[in-house]
Amino acid sequence: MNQAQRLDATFAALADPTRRAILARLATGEASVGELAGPFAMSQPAISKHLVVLERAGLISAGREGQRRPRRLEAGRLAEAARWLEQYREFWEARFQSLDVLLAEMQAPGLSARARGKKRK
Amino acid sequence: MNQAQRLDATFAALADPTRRAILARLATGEASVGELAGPFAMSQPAISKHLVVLERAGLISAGREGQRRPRRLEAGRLAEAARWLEQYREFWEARFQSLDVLLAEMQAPGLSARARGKKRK
DNA sequence: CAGTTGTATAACCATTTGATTATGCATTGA
DNA sequence: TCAATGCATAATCAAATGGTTATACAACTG
Repeated sequence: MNQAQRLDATFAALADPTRRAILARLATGEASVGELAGPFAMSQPAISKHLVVLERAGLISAGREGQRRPRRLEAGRLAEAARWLEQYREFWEARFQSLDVLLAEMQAPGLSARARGKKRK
Repeated sequence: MNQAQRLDATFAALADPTRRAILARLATGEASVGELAGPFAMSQPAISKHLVVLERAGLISAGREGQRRPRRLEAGRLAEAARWLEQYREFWEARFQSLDVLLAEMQAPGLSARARGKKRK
């Protein structure tokens, strides 16, 4: 699985509130399927299918403890997704409106602040 | 649209390589639909549908410039997604394996390193 | 061994998604 | 004004998604 495919699977897995809630629960520690299903008005098989999605995305893994299959968070793919988003940090940090950039803008009206913003730093 | 719904839409929009490529292109500056469609072996209507997905997720916006509808990146929702992921940063930073935490672990075997890790800092 | 519990899997269904082709509609330019 | 350009929209389709119920199965429990 290449990076694009991993990001596909990661973001798709995160695009569901039930699955995000499962991850939030697992952030507090391991949990069995039954414990994970508890809070939801949803059948156990439905939760199991969500767990399959999360596991295939590499976001969780399953242990074996008697007849339970406790899941735990695997944060590597979350880190990869966060790194991908970081690419765009400069676009939301609004540093393009900082004074020096405005001044540069006035000196070189042909270039957009964004374009020059990327070159800076 | 509440935060859960915004995250649903944002992550779903990001779960497609074509749409991520479109965002990457827009990070270099505005672009028309034709310019965005160029690199892809895909029909123009297909690209327009991807743009609808991105716009409904609030990730891009459309201008009007004669008969062109240039799209530009709107990074606010990316920032929100990044903030959501940051919740999990501690889980991938592996600082739970740092020496001081290991030592604390040996002194208080009943608590998981993770649980104490959350309290630290 | 038999029953119960925890979980997975199968079959099914409705909805959504991602693509296509065909077409419509402004806007530009000759 | 008329053709070309840029883009949107509609109709259609196959595949994926997210849920259900029914069932299978493995592991504890009496």
